[in-house]
Amino acid sequence: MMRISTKGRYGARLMLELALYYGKGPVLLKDIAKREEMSEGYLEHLLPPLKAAGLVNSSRGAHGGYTLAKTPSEITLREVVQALEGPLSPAECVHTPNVCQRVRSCVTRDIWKKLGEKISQTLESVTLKDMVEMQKNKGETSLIYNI
Amino acid sequence: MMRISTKGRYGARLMLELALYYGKGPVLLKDIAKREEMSEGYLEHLLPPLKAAGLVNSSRGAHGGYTLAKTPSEITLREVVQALEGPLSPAECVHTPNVCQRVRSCVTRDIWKKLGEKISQTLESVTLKDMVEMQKNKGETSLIYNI
DNA sequence: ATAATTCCTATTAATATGATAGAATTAGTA
DNA sequence: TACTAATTCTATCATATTAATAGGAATTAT
Repeated sequence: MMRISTKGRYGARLMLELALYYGKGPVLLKDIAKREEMSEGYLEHLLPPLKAAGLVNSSRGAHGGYTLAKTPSEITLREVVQALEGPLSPAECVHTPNVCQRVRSCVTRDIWKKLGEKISQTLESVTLKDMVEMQKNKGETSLIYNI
Repeated sequence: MMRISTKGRYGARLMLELALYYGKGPVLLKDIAKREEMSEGYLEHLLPPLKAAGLVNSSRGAHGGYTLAKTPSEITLREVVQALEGPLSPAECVHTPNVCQRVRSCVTRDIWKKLGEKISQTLESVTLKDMVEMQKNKGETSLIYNI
């Protein structure tokens, strides 16, 4: 149904949390899970791909936890989503042409390809730093609303 | 995995076929299935939603078949995909806010919403007429290649 | 009547998604 | 050294979605 799965969605929130605590030492998965109301066990599965993509560092043992591997302004949402969801193209034939014989003559494939590029661009234009700022603005306006 | 399912993808090809034969009387599902190498039985399931969306007309019985309900230039790819896949937003919380309590404060939701709008715009900008023209250009260039 | 076609409903198979559990490993600290 | 807090690894399961198949009912032109 053209959805980003919970992998990508939870992953984005996980990375935002890490960005919010950037520079303050390792963050516990347990705490992120609690604050964001996500299953800790499920979040666990997201870390290996994020580490493999060079977005997250981890330290084990007591006082361990997770930290961003780069500054928030250096990490785009595209990297995060792609690390977790794989290629962003909306049809397999776009990134794996040999799944279909019709590739050369297929008009719809050309369109799916363009669409995938748009999606990529859109996600690429958002960094974790942007998201942190959005979060801070939200905090303020939601205070105003609450008066 | 952020894919358009076969519903939407097959549906796009089905509609392109109908556009290619626009004005030449009803087209048989059997023929479309054969030309496009798609399961006729599966295609059958795509017609009810396309009819409900006012994109396709059908006539039953001998010499029946399917025709576009509007001219190819009046039908956008967004209409087709949306009729088959439902809302194009990449997360459910975008179009059904009450699935999540965090909606008001959620930064990622704002981003998914923007992304969904981009996807919609991109698909909206392509009509069946455009696709027919793309197809014709393909035919020519592929002839050249084949010499 | 008959043949050709859409239409409808049920069922199944395959795949992807989401979640849980438990043991193994690592590192700090008393 | 022993203890504790944390990540890491692997296996498993439940559920939902997607894709496909099948059979028959209804409709229409000839």
